[in-house]
Amino acid sequence: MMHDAPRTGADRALAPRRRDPEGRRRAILTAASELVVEQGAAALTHRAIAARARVPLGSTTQYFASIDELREAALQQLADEIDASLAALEPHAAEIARHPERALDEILEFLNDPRAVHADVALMTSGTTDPRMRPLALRWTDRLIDMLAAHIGRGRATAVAVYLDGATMHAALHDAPLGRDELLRALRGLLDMPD
Amino acid sequence: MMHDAPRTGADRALAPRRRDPEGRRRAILTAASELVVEQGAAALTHRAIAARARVPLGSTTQYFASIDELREAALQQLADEIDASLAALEPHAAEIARHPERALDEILEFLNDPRAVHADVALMTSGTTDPRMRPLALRWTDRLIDMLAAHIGRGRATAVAVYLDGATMHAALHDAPLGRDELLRALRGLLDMPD
Amino acid sequence: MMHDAPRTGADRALAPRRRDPEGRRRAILTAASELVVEQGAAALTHRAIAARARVPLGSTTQYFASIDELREAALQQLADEIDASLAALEPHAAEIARHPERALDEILEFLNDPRAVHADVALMTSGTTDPRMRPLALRWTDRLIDMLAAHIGRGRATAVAVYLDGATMHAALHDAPLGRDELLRALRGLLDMPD
Amino acid sequence: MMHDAPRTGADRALAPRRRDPEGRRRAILTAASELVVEQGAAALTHRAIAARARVPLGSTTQYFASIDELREAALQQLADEIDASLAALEPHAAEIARHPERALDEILEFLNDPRAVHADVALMTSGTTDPRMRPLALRWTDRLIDMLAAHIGRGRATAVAVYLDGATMHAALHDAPLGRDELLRALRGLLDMPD
DNA sequence: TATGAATGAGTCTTCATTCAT
DNA sequence: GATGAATGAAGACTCATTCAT
Repeated sequence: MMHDAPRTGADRALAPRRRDPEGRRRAILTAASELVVEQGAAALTHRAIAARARVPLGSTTQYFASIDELREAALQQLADEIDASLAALEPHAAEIARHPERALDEILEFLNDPRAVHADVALMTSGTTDPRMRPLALRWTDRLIDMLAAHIGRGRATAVAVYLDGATMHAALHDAPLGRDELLRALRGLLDMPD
Repeated sequence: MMHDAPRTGADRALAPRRRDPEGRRRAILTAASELVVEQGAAALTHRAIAARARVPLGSTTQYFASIDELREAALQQLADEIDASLAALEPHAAEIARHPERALDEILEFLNDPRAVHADVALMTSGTTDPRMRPLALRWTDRLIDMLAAHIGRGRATAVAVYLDGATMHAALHDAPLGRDELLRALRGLLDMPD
Repeated sequence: MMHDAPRTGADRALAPRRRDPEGRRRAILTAASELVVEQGAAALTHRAIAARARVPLGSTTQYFASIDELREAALQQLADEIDASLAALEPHAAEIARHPERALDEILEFLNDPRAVHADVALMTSGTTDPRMRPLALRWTDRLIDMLAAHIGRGRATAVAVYLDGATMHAALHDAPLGRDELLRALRGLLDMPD
Repeated sequence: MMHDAPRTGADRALAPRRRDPEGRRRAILTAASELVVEQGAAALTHRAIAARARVPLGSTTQYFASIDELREAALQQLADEIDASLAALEPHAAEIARHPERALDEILEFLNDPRAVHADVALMTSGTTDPRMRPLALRWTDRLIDMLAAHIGRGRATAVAVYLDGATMHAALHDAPLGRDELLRALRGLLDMPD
């Protein structure tokens, strides 16, 4: 008589583990975030998420009370990821006026990362449509301004942040982002303006 | 026996008269554009459009083969409207280097017009999600660059356009757009950069 | 090459006519009313109604905006049917004090009609659960009281109505309703009470 | 190292302590009964019961094989509670013919207790819909009839019971039950009828 | 041609029930 | 036993699209 072989770790990797709430939740959230990046927050559906996460449909509502909550959590997670990019920029904030090239490397890394760029775009566009998402949409810009304002003044900091939002949209709409030199000259121009 | 009085132009504005294919098509398109501006391109439905246009449901599929085509046409129309804003800017393009204040009035008018701002955001958003919409999304930026490049060089023109895209997103995410002085200083900074 | 034979009236009787909004609506409402009678208002589902009415699922929401609206319409229709029973009683209201037997025939007809009895029960129980249904649930009792009050006084009329509600519940819970004599003696007892 | 203090009876009232199968079963049943009273038997769900009883979801299926069994048990319990009301009436049954006022106090107490009234309605409703519930729905009426029949005859007893069912429905559908005098006159009328 | 009824696919959500732990 | 995660079958509702009229 046959009996089921004991499950090994390898089995579980394929068909998501029978009991792993944390992992399930993470899988769902990850799938949702990916879909937001790829198709925008408005296109999220339970079915698409479940399929992407290789999880039964019912699981998506088990872990998130509604599609809105799920969308919000996905955007939240993307915002957290962007925060990491911002953290990488922080050490160079102090000397951005004299040595913008160093901050530039971090900025380019961001603009060259399609996932980061589309995540940011998804956050911004969600904010324009859904007022509840505004704080999330503004978080990165506001934090960047705060970070820079101490060193270059609030006016210049805002100008730089606005320009970078434009550069992000540009990257999302082109195959390649703006070039290093182009960015550098623009940044210098904004840093030279009276505050 | 009563008979219908001949409809006048004024009537038409309310409920497009029968047997006026052009007018009806325009009414549908106008309604669709408004909905895109108000709720984003993803939220378009035949029913909402028909209700807004005060037109029978069947008309929407009569004049446009699919909801995608309708969405595309609505975005097209919004792009055309934005082109008009751009046309207003054109006379001041030549002297933007020396007298950016004059162009500024047109820019502020655009940024203070929520409809224009949200139309632009809808175009950009669509472009980041749907490749077919990219040319439409890029049209305004590209035209602006072309317009300015002749006078201030392509590098500076691009920087200004990128900054203005950022300013548009900013306006869409805040209750009030950037202030006149703020914009002016930033523009001057970008115009002063080496091309 | 084959072509579809033109539909005849007979065809349409089987598979509900292609285009007959009135009939469709009526078929859905009838099916819903039957289900309410058979299973109670709480058990209504779109699927059950569509299956009973031999109509595609989507039709049920085309004609009624929500399941609540559909339930309400079904109860409304049942209430209207009960009103007809009441109308049959009306001619005998004036002489109920001296000749209760005549009214009794109408009452027994009602109590012996399972559909009418269960419809009334469904109305009453809906009223106890859903406040919006209360007016509907009370309509028949209130009308009966008004009808009788003019002739036998409001106190006696209320007592008779209350007793008949009890008799209706009794009929719904037994295979056979109360007997003619039983009813007659009880009615006489209540008619003899001081008002 | 801390250890849990032994639970006292007071604790139990809040969250039934572990390893108290009887108490837990009772808590679940009580919660279910309350929900039946408040929302009707059709609205019962495992989740709602578990939340109300402050008990893990799994417990509800542990102690009751299915939601139907749970619903049945809840109705059973409500029927038992009503029996208690009936027991209070019993001492006055013998003299109801000469002194109906004394029985009246008990009846009014019942009619003024929304929980009792709605419990009774829930029982009756279930009985009209689900044949298995009929015996439960009829228990109280039958017992009342038995109780009174010995003293006033079966015909009068039935008439009184039917009237009181009607009075119960009346109470469930109005903010205030029938008045004392109204009830008294009606009872006297029915007691005076020939058996 | 114009219209809105018709239809089914697909969306969100709830839940009974099972079962791994 | 006890628990809550897992799952899929419904449930309500929306809508693009087709098509009879």
